[in-house]
Amino acid sequence: MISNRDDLRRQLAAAGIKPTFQRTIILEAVQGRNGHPAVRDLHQRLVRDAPTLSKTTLYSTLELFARKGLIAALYIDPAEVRFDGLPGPHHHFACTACGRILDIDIACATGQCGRIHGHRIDEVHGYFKGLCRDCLAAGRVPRAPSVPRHKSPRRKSHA
Amino acid sequence: MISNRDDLRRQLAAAGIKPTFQRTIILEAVQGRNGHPAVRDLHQRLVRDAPTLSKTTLYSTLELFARKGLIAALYIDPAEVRFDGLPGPHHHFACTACGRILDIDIACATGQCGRIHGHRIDEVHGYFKGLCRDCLAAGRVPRAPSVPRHKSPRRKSHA
DNA sequence: GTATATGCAAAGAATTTGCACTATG
DNA sequence: CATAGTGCAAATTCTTTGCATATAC
Repeated sequence: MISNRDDLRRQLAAAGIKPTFQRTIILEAVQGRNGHPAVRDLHQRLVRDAPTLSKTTLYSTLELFARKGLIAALYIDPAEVRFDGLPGPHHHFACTACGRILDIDIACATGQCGRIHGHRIDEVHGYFKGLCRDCLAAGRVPRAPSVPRHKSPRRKSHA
Repeated sequence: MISNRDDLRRQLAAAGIKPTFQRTIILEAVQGRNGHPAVRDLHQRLVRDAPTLSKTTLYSTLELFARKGLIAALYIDPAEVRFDGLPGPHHHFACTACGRILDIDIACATGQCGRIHGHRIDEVHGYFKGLCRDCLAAGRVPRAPSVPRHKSPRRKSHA
């Protein structure tokens, strides 16, 4: 909580982004170590501070942040995009019992090299699935059997 | 093409799945090395053999196959689930220019261990993003800037 | 004042669900 | 006939798009 709003506004300005009130609190929410929120989560959390905040603004702002490298979008949960305040390259762990997505402070060495089989590597994405420490201890079991599903998109999307 | 329909039916039976005509041709299509098809691709391709084949059947069948371990679902493309005939654990490469998803015959050593930070690892997922060899040679550039998007889902989905 | 940001409402699309029909033994 | 598989149609909901309004420099 030391990093106040002014700090965030500075971050935005440094990225060439006009630091509006909405953008400031959105960045704050994604960077705050509150897991890896989806748009739905962010909206629920932020309407308290900004009652008129729309999902449209959330979508466009988060896309902007991702494009500028301030945050990263995670496609681990097939049901919705999750966002990551990313300090640097790292992996993730998705618990099939509690549904949380945790940061894993390792980066696969394999991906470090800039080229594999002749392909130029720009991004490395890695995540694990299983039961987190807490759920193991509590004896919880996976909810949905590890059978993936997706959601419904649009036309663009190619990333 | 050597592995005929009887072979596929045997695979299905071995997995405890009743080998209907639809299931047979669906498995054939996913295993056939035609990239990593989405439901849309499979439907377009298979209606030629089975004009009444519905997307509903595709969805339920693919989920069944994934649950039984015959195939794997890939969530790399935020716009739609892709399916993989999977021979074993491997990574993937998504080209941001041509949109193809290629198999990468490596498996991150980090993920092999059954436990990380106390979490039990059941699945390891890794993929790279960049420009594939062909697109590099052809001088093609990324389509959408590496800004992710998703699609629209349902309520379940937790895997 | 002009460009940019925000937001409401409506559209778009992958995926799911309900139910009726068909096939199999 | 009873069980399981298939498919049409309707529903669901994330994400996008089109303006209209509000804000910022």
